[in-house]
Amino acid sequence: MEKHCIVVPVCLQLRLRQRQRLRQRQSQGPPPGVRSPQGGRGPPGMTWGRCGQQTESSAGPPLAEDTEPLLAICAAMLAPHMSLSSAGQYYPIVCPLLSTYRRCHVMMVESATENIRTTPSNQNGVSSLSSQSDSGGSNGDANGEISPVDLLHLQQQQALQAARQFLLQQATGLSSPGSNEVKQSLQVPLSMAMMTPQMITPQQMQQILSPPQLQALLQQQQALMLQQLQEYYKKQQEQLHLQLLTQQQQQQAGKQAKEQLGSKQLAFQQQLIQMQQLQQQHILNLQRQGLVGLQPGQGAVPIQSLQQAMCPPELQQLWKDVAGVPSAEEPVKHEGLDLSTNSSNSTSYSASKASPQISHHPLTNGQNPLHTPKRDRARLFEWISSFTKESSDEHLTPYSKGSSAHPQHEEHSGTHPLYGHGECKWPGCEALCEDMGQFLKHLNNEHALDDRSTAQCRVQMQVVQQLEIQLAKESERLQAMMTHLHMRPSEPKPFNQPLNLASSASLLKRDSEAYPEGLPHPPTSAAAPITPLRQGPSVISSSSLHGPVGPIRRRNSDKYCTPIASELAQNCEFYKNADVRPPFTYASLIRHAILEAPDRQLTLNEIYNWFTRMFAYFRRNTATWKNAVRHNLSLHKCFVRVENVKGAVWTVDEVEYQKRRPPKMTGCVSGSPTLVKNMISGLGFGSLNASYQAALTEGSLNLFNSSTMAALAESSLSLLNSPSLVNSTGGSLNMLHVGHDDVSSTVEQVNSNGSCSPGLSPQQYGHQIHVKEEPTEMEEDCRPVSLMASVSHNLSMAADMERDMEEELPTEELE
DNA sequence: CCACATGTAAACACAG
DNA sequence: GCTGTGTTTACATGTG
Repeated sequence: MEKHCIVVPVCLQLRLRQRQRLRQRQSQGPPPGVRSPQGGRGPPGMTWGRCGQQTESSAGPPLAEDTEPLLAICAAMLAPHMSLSSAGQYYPIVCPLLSTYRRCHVMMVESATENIRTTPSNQNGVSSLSSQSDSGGSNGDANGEISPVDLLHLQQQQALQAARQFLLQQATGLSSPGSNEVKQSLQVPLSMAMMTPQMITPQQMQQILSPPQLQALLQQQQALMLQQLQEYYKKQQEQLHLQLLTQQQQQQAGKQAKEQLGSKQLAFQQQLIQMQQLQQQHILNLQRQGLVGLQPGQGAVPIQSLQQAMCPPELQQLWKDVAGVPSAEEPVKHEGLDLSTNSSNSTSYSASKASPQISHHPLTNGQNPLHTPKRDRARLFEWISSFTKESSDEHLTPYSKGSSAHPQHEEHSGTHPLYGHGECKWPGCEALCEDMGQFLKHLNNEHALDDRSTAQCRVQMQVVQQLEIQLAKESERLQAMMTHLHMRPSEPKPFNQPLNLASSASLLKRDSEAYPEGLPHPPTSAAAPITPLRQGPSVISSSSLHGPVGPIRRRNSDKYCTPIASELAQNCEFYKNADVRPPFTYASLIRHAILEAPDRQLTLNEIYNWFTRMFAYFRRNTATWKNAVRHNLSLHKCFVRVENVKGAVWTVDEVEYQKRRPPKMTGCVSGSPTLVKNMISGLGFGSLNASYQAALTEGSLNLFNSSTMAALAESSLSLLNSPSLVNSTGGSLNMLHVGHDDVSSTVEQVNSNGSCSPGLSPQQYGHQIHVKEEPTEMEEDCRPVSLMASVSHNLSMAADMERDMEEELPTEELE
């Protein structure tokens, strides 16, 4: 735990504290008073004992195998806010899963380090990469091309060389003035730096270099390798451009049909697109390997770096080429490109005329645009329109559904997905339009339904499709990670395995269906930073990670995690399928179940069913938790038993439920600014956003109509739209939509329940209620109007947002 | 140390 | 007698 604990998330500190206590207890032997009536049930918190086992286990997560350890370490240090994703990029994780992902990182690094310690054959740390090349499959192409993977291999060696140079520079004082500690730590490695290239291993480098050194080294590596990689791709692009232009000249000379020219252009454009995608993929692979964490000059802006990777300027140029009528000047311009450089470099980069082969390219859909004749134009239009229709119906991710919904609002809202910042956002256009009317005019004139627009649309579809494929891969990998982390195979859970297996696929599907916020969106969608939010619990509790070994106290989680409604809404599928104990008290769960019911009343059996339906965890040990449910129902005055015709049902007395909380509770959160601050910084913006959504949802906002809530949500979320919190405008915009959708949907649900203030619900059954104890006295301070005030007040400060994370109405603060 | 919340177990009563 | 429901008590644990 302590050996490579790079990041210790703040939100884990409480749990670490628990673990320490537990270990103390364990070292002192079991407490005398603990009963273990049903075998296997240990004292609460026993799960923490397994945490250590897991992190110290030698097996290690599979990710370690394909991650070069040193670089993983460096990447984790350089970008602790980034999380590894499957296809090779680092997603900026700004979400409640941050802690888990960081833990993943730590575990990864730990086990990776273990690997390298136990496998001396991994000497230069490069071998894993070449064996890890995936879809590209370009490992030594038969046609003699040097694949990008090979290039990476080369570049990694160069990186190691650079590392040695770096060491030498540092040691000989040639480098820029470093910190004292850097020089100090270099006293030892001087001899190491003199080693031959094959003798210095990443492990040694890790031991040699201090974190600042590693960071500097990594930056050098990144700059160098990225430069080389971009150079390589640029050359390929140039060659393609040349090819394209030569073709154009020939065609012009031969006075061929313009349509044919367009189609051939399109073919080349698609080749370029493929190359762009390949480039992007490899850059992202580099990022994943930790070789290229961030692009130069964008070190502090990972989201932008990601966006740039996904939409490089060359792509814009590409679009312009497609969009623009080929001019006579262009060949001249491109002829200026250094052909000799190409040919001379072709010895090292013998890749050449053909674009990199993408064996799995799924996008042409059987239609080679090279051979799309003019007479098929109508068919093409038909195909595109059918595709678009299909996409909007079922194929699109929820996010793109949200985007597709925009045109519906565009008339009155004055926004258009293709219009922003006074520019036409049509790919490659960037025409300046002063207002929406001008833009619409421009759109109709310049981007009407013709060959060009069709081709552009088609290319864009390919881009989207590619990203969706990538999304699927990412989701799959994430699910595998989640499965690995949550469902330890050490515990046989008969009902669990098939569910989890199914969930992998079903989640992928449901991701796009059920969750408006969406799951790992492609990086083009700037919603990516918050994406893993919906995949797992907002905060993965200890029991989540280490299996339901025993009971844990959830009071802490109940207080500080996101509200139950939000949490459940977000992670419904997760809890349904994973044998993970929900981080809520029985009381809150029961209340939620009851409030979720159409009549806001449930029989005991229905409550049982809700538990088993919603939580895989409650499909076992039924006697225990059912007893607990009954115990809670009887114990808490907030649960009111109502005699019904068919029997008895249980309802919730919200007033009592609020009273159940001691006044210190709100004082806890609002009176503990450091905790709030830590939570904000520790969980990240995504969590804050989610939490705030949840607060909006579950808290007092359900007193308002949907439009009010939408406005509140928007205004409040726009409050979060600050550069310090979100680096990308698109990200914040997307978040805005996310919040909007979330709140709206919840409002809809609340409204559909036909209920108003939850505090009034018990009175509906006033004549039937069998009050268990003394009648509940109405509290003067619990009024909706005050709630309105409190909400608007809460919108003013981020700390107050955190106070809203308290899942219930903060009655105490209305003084 | 204390009060409180929570989880768990168990005993008991009652009804079907 | 069994089962489900509901109540109550006891104890352990965590937290403030």
